[in-house]
Amino acid sequence: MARPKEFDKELALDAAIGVFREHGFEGTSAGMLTEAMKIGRQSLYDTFGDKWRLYCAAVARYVEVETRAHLSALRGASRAIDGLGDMMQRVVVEARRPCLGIGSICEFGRRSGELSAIHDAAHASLQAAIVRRVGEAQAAGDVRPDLDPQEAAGFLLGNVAAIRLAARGGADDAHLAALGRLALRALR
Amino acid sequence: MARPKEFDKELALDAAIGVFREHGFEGTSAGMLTEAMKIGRQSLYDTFGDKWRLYCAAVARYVEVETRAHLSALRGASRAIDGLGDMMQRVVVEARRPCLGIGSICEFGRRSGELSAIHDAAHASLQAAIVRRVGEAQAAGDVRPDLDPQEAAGFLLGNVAAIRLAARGGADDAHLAALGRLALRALR
DNA sequence: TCCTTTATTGACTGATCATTCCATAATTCG
DNA sequence: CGAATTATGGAATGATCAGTCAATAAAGGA
Repeated sequence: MARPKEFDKELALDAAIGVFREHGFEGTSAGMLTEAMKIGRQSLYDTFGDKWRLYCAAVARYVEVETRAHLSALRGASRAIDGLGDMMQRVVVEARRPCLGIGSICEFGRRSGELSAIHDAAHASLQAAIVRRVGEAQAAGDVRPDLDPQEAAGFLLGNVAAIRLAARGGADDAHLAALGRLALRALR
Repeated sequence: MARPKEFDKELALDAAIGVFREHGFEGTSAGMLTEAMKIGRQSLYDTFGDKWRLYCAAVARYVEVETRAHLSALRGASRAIDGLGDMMQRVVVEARRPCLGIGSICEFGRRSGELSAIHDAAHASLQAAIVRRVGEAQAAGDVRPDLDPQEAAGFLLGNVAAIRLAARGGADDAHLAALGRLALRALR
């Protein structure tokens, strides 16, 4: 009555991410997780420790993948301003699925050092990459020179969160697109 | 061993709001509520029904008060652009306390019709008021005339959320102030 | 003074929760 | 074939939870 074929740990983690994105930590039960991950309850505890450790692993992996995607969009275009635009555009297109980063920050604020460390590290590297790109765009004359790159980068990241939150609240695609467009236009 | 002096229902509700802001719905227990509200357990159920009804009442009241504060700042100044600035400035100053509106949207998305109705109504009235003010500011030459007032208003509201989320994530005051300043400057 | 109103707490119910122990079954490797 | 590995699910534990009932106590009004 059992299937002792090794399961894919990363695939299972991705499934857990899907549940946590939708229901948060407190709103997720062990049963919801094992069902989505398609593994037995004991395997979950053997492999990931407990619910909190699994949650932290899920947030860490989610944030890592998400950061990589941001960086990839950011660096994909040759012109810096296009990289910034592509990053915002990607967020708009994928905004329908809830963001685990935002969910985690909303649910726990700064209460957990472990979570905060994950967020802070990702935020720092992303912020630095955006700052660099803003500087390049300024040099190319595509972004107002009187803008502080640090502030501009923080502003863009803030608007990434704004787009995702609006989507979670039910905003339609046109509204999300407008948010992305205006955020980028604010740098001109 | 009891104190049968009628308790203030509104005061108790405000205390409940304080707990829900910090811990969300799932993260809040009946015990946390009665302790904060300083009423007995049975009084809570007699007066507010159950935890979900209390939560909805808390969100409704929070959103109502918050919307009134926005409108008041918006209308306080004679020049429209100053009203918009005051609104953003107030958000920056009060961003340290978590927002129950954002928390509720993050936690439940569009899953509850009851909650969604509360948010939608408040959002509509606030959006309309900002649209009006943006139009006035355009007429006064303080906001770029090529901006769609609907989109500009949505943009400002999005940045309100961005400021509050950044604060929840641990951003310092200077960062929050920069977010408010840049959002407003984007309309120029 | 007595009665009604209001609030409180203890005891309890039933559900759900995270987590562990253990026996079992399927697969792989020697 | 036989042994080690790996995943599984039933049973159980102890905790916590939301919510109800009933007895009780304090206050106000007649």
